Amino acid sequence: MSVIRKGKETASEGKRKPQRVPSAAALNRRMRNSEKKRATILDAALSTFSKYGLHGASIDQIALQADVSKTNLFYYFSSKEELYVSVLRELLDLWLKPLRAFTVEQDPIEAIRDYVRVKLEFSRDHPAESRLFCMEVMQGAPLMLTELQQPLHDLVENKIEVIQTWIDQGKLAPVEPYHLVFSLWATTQHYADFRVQVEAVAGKTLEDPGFFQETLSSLETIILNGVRPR
Amino acid sequence: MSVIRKGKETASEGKRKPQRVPSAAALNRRMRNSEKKRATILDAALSTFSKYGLHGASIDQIALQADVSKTNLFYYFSSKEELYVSVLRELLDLWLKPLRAFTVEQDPIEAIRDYVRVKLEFSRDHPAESRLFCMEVMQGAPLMLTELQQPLHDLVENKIEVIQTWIDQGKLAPVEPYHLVFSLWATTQHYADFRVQVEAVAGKTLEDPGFFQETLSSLETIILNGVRPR
DNA sequence: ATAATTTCAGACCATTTGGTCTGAAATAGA
DNA sequence: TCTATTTCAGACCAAATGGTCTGAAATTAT
Repeated sequence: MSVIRKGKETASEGKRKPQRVPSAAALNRRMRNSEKKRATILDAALSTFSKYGLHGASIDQIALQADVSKTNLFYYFSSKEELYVSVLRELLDLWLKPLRAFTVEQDPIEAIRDYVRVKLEFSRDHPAESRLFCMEVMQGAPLMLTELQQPLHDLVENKIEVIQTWIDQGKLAPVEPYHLVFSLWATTQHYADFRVQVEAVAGKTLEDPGFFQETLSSLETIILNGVRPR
Repeated sequence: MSVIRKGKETASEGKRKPQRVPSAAALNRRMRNSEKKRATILDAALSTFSKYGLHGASIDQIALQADVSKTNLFYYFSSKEELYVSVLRELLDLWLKPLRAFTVEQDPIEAIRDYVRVKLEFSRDHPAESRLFCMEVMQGAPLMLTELQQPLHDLVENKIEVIQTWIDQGKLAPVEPYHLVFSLWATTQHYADFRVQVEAVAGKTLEDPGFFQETLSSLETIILNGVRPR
């Protein structure tokens, strides 16, 4: 059985040659090793792709960084593109998660404040993810658009309604909800995606705790005051 | 004389073999043709690099789009990297220009409103430039950092002072000027750099005049209210 | 032990691609 | 017209790189 086959085998698969049935324990051990190696490769790929882009990154480079041979890498991922897409898929999950937290029951000001903080933490703790996502979207998301479009659209549409409700209740200044969401994304991701520019200008990055706090409270000031009802 | 030599020749260059001195008119015509071709190539390069990145774009592709042969392209630009850097250099000028307009004499609210509009127009009218700039900065600006760092730092430092003055005069809410600048950049560029995402979510782009207006007034609402003194 | 299967390494291949070489057309000065 | 110079095209090259092939080591079940 090759690791490359994606779906888990169904438990009982009818017509099987009556052969070795590996013990559950061994299978688990194997799985764990296998998964660990996959994870290592995915990690190296994320880091390399985010630095040099899909085309700028070479398989040799990634294999070297993951400390596996090129052949071995191709044993786990059948092509460069599959590897790249795998990285993107993991990333999309992570990226979308924070937004799901928005619910009508929350106090909007608190909800937005939390969202800004979480996204800013994401920029600090996952800059490679942020940048790779940015790169992919910027180039038209040729390999992610189909998977991005629908879930993103649905999710945002949902949250738009939440925001609109808040506005209707007078809890938020009347702004077009779309643009509020865009502003939140843009301002928070900026610190990861334009890190070198931020560093060139301010001399600091989010890894500096003081700068992180300063950034957080500045964004809160600007955006929260921007949307607070008056 | 090869076009490739960069600096304009000094008018009188002492020890010259007493050879043909081309007429000014002819030189001009040549220059014009030459410059036009360079510009065509730079255009194609910008468009292609911004779509596929430095490594993803091929010289053949660019040459094809510029409707010149590869050899001809290499006659004007000695290497792919030089072409790329040339594109970046032009871009940097364009990118920095709007910020220079900030002066203490202005009314801050008006100044910021104008800046948002101009940057948003830039996103609408020069999306390729915006994206290429973003890509380069995101990857650490390996080929632009030296040229970016100093002028950007100086310019921003200057504008920071202007903003701080406004704050001290009570004309602006007390926000860390750096972050105001970052927020302005981030929110306006977002509509170019994340165009496909914006389109996936909102179904429209800045090219739609209605959407442009809506975006502009939303950003004005959020940011201007965010920084208006209270 | 041993047979089956999974995991992996090294040599190798085919294509892409940035860049060069040679020389020919086009242009311009005399 | 004749000569020098610029501009450009086509064939060609060398390196990089995504990917394969063969077979050997590890691992696992019996």
